[in-house]
Amino acid sequence: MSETNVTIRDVARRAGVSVATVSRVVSGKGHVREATRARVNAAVQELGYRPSRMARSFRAQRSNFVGLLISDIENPFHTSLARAIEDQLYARGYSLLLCNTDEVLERERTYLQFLADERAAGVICAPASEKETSFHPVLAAGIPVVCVDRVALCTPVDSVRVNNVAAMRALTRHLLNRGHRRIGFVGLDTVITSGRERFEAYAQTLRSVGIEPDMNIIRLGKGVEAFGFQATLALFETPTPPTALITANNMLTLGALKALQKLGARIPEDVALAAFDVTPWLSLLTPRFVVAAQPIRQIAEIAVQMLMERLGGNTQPPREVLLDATLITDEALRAFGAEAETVPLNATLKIQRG
Amino acid sequence: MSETNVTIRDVARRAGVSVATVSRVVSGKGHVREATRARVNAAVQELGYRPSRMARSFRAQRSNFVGLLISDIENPFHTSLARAIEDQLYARGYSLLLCNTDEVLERERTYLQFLADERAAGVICAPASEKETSFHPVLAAGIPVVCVDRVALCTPVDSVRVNNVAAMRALTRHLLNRGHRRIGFVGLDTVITSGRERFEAYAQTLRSVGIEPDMNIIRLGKGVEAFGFQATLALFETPTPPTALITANNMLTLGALKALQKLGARIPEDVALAAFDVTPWLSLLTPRFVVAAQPIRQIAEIAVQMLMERLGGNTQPPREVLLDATLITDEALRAFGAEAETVPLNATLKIQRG
DNA sequence: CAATTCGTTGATAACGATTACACTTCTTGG
DNA sequence: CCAAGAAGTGTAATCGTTATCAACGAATTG
Repeated sequence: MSETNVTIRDVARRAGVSVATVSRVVSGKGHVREATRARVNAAVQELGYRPSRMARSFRAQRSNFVGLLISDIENPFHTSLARAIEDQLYARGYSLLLCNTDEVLERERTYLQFLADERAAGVICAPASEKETSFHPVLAAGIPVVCVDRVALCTPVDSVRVNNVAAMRALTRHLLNRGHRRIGFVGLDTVITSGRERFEAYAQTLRSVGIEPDMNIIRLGKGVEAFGFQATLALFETPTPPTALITANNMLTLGALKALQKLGARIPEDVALAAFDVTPWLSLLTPRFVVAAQPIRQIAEIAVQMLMERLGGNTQPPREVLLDATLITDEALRAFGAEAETVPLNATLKIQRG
Repeated sequence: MSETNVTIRDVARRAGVSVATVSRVVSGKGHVREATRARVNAAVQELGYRPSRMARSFRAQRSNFVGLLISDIENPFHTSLARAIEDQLYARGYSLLLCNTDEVLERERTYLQFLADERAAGVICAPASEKETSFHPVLAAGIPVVCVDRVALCTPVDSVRVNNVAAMRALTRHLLNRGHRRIGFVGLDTVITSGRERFEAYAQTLRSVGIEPDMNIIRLGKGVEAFGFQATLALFETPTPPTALITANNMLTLGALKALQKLGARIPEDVALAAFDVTPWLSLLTPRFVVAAQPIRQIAEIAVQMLMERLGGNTQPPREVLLDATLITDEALRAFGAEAETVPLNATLKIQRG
């Protein structure tokens, strides 16, 4: 029965054929006479033979793992992304190696080098820095890379992300339309693509209606709950606090909400809020605010699709895919499931890039 | 510089030594003259040589991956667990292969077989069924297994989990102490360890005060939001609905909260709630209720520790470790961060098992 | 009918590292 | 000063699989 250490040689001996023939039968390549095939299959059954994937990978100089580099799986956006990617990979016979970088370049570099040494099949990465992240080690090893959520400027590769500019413009306009002139911003560091794009869209939208962004009510930092909390508290300690607030990702939103709760500020009566990202618990909250929802499963699908095309030998120049976010108003959010009455933004862009 | 495909042979040629010597220098084993070592290191630098981890794994017949089998990474408990385990493994030079089973035995089996074929270094698993999950394929391949959160009865291995019985007894007693006699229960299927233990503790605690559990206000099923939602709605459609409710994990709690919101039931005024698991957003909610918090990082630490001991050659009989949950009252939860004023339960148990 | 192609199979060489073994050369204690 | 052990190094086997090549008989074709 299925004991350990049964190799192709054992099967060959049992079936009275050469290892080459067993390989042909098992891998289904090449011609083998029906009678021989049956003998080999019988031997495989009897011995409980299973080919060593490690030996196969070694022989092929390519493993079946795809490395996923994200800052932190505990960020719900990354959680959903990881889940969706894992599903996609599983369906294609690959498996997922989870790498949390915590936005630490050193750890990111270590993991990239590791994946190169390990001859990963591919890498899906949300780079910790647009400028400092280099995929050189993996690319030099011939491993394809796809960026998600962010891009790396030094080594251009395929990338998929949400149209941050359109989404943030919509969030900002939403607050402007409600009459707010003093809108605070708690965002991500601009070395991160999503941080830069979201902040710039916010600033540009304000300027487009004649408002100069005020650095007193803008805080950029790590996309974690603690920063969102502290930054929000700080914003409201200024002489002229904002009447509205924008948070640039779900962890920042979480921190901001806790800060506002601590300050006793009601949303939207005292402070209006517009936030990036959706979480399953949003509809349970008393505060009401607009959110921009990212098409996470679609990002995952396209990322994996692109990776597979590269593995299939595609050598076209890298593509950059932008997907639309969906604006969910506070009324829609109230509806159970938070998936009703969504408002699409503008059309999907696909930009060719040198 | 660091080109691809630089093998140990290239380094050997460059340094004018044999591959064995290069191996000795690079892996740091065996004696090499200082001058030779320097020459080899120079060649390594010049060529940008990095040993192929794949070849190493193949040679050693053991990879550096640890498979983590959980039902769904989107369950926040699993998310935190995965994160904590990844940290532990990273510190020890291993990496994490993420496997979502969705509680589907077929998918679990597929992954276990895959990990066996891949010669994983180890497996950490929350089995989808106490009775039907078999680690035979991995164990036969000599791969150590540690169970977390749940146990597998057919193939006993090391396991770590929270003391479900003590925690659920405390939750139930809490509601009883507040005068509730009719306490509903939305829990997990009893083929899952945590489902069975939590339900039994609930039932036993009720009986201990002379209350016979009423199946009309008990629902057991998949630990997902949708089930929590539907089950809760169903409970309150009965002729004599409960005055209090217990939910057995965080996804069920999420669903239950949405259901109660839909029903317009205030917590705790209309319905009291006691729940298993903590989530970061709990303190933002208007509803107030008690929760049992699991020591997730500790579970991860012990699980990885046990795995490492097995990898180190430990052949003692499997150990079963139970850790204490922490009861967090609604008042404590109000405090920011939800980590103040915790109430420890009873002492840690360690049970030897045949 | 000769020439070619195809189907079938086995022997063998990789893939890139580690390591047991053998063979020098040093040390060093007696 | 010699024997014995240690240090330093190379050769070759090995891990399990797949791919290349050659060999041979059967079938096809001009």
